[in-house]
Amino acid sequence: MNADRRTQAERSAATRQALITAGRRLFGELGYAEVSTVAITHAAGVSRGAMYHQFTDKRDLFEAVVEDVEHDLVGRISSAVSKSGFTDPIDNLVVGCLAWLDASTEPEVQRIALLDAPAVLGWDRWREIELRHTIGRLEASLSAAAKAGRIRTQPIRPLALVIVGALDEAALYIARFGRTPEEERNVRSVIEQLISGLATEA
Amino acid sequence: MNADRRTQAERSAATRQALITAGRRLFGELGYAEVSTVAITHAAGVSRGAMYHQFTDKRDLFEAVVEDVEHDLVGRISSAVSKSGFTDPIDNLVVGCLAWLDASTEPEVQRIALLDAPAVLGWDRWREIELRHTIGRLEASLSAAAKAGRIRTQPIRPLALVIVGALDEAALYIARFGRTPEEERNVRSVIEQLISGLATEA
DNA sequence: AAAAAAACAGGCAGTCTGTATGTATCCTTT
DNA sequence: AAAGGATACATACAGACTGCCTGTTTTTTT
Repeated sequence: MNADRRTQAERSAATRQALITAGRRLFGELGYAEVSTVAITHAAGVSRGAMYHQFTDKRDLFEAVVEDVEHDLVGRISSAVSKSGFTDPIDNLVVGCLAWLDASTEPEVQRIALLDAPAVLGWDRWREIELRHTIGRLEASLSAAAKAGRIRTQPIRPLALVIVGALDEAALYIARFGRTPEEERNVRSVIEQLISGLATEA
Repeated sequence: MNADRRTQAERSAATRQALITAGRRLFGELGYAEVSTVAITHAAGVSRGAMYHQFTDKRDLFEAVVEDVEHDLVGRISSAVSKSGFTDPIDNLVVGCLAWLDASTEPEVQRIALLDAPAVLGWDRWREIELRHTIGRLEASLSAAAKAGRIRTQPIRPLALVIVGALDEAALYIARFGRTPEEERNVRSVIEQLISGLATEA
C-alpha cells in the first residue's frame, strides 16, 4: 500500500501548504482572533498535532500566511508594472502604487495584511516582512526615481513607509466608502497628487 | 458605617474609571491579547463581576480605553496649536500634525491606538471613534485651509485619512529608528513636504 | 420601611492554546 | 535489506481565559 508513498519533504510541504491555504481563507474571512486552530486544521484536513509540528504556534502559522499574501501582492504589482510598459521611473511608481491600492482593496488582504498583521506580529516583525516584499519593491522604485533625478532626494526608507501608510489607509477607505466610481476617483486623485508632489518641479 | 456612602452614579464612575486607568496601562504595556480580564480587575482593585456589569465584554472596555486615549490626544494637539499662536491655516495644520506625530511616538499610544485598535475594534468602529476626536479636528483644519484657499480644493475626508495614515506610519518609524536627531529630522521633513505639497502653489 | 433597582462578588461551564506522550512513515547506514 | 534513527503525525491532557449565572450588598423609590 505505498500508493501514497511520499518523501518527507513532500509530506511537509503538502501539510504546510494545506494549512497556509486554509489559514489564509479563514483568517481573511474572520480575523486572527476569531479563528481557532481546530477550525484551521479541520479545514486543511490535517490534525492539530501536524500543525504544531510544522509551526511553533498559531502566530507562526499566521506569519506564514502573511508571507504568502505579501508574495502574491508583489507578483501582482510587478506584473501590472511590466504590463504597463512604461519606462519612466515616475510612471512606474504611479502604476505600482495604484496596483497596490487595487490589491489592498480586497477584504482578505485588508484583514490579514493591514489590520491583523501589525497587532499579531508586532510592528517590527510586520515591517521586516513587508520590507522583504512590497515595501522593498517600493524602495527600489523610489531609489530609481531619485537616481534619475525625478524626485527630490530625501531619505528613502521613511519616505517609503509614509507612502505605504497613505496607500493602506486609502485602500481601507475605498473598500468602505469608495464603492462609487466618483469616490474612487477622489481617492486616486489624492494619491496621485501626493506622489506627484514628490516629483521635482519641472 | 456609612463613611463610604456614595451615590450609584459615583460608584459606577469610580469603578469605570479604575478599570479604564488600569486597562490603559496594561493594554498599552502588553497589548490587548496579552492582558487578561483578571489582570485588569486585579490592578483596578475591582472584581470581575463588577467589570462585566459596567462593560459588556473585554472588547467594550478596550473601546472605552481607546476613547480615553483619543480624548487626551485631542487635548494635547489643541493645546499645542493654541500655544503656537499662529493664525495662518497652513501653520496651524503643520503644528497640529507635528503635535500628533509627537504624541503618537509614545509606546502606549502606539500599542493601543495604532496597532491594537484597528484589529480589535475593526476598521469601521475604529475610524468612527477617531472621526469624533483626532481626525475630526484634522478635517476641521483642512476645511478651514481649503476655505481660505490655502490648499487645493479636494475631498476632505479621504485627504484627512491619507494624511493620518502617513502620520501614524511616521510615528511608528520614529519610535523604532528615529531616535537620533538626524533621523527624526528626516521624517519631519518628509511630512512637511507632504503637507506643503497640498498647498496651492504660490 | 418595604420594595425595587442598581452595583457587585464569586463560582461555573465551555472553549482554546500549547504540550507531552505515543505511533507511523521515511531515511540512512551497514 | 534490515536495523536504527529521524522525521512527520495523532491524540489526550493541563492550564488559562472569557462570558454567564446566581446570589448578596448597597442605593433609590414609593
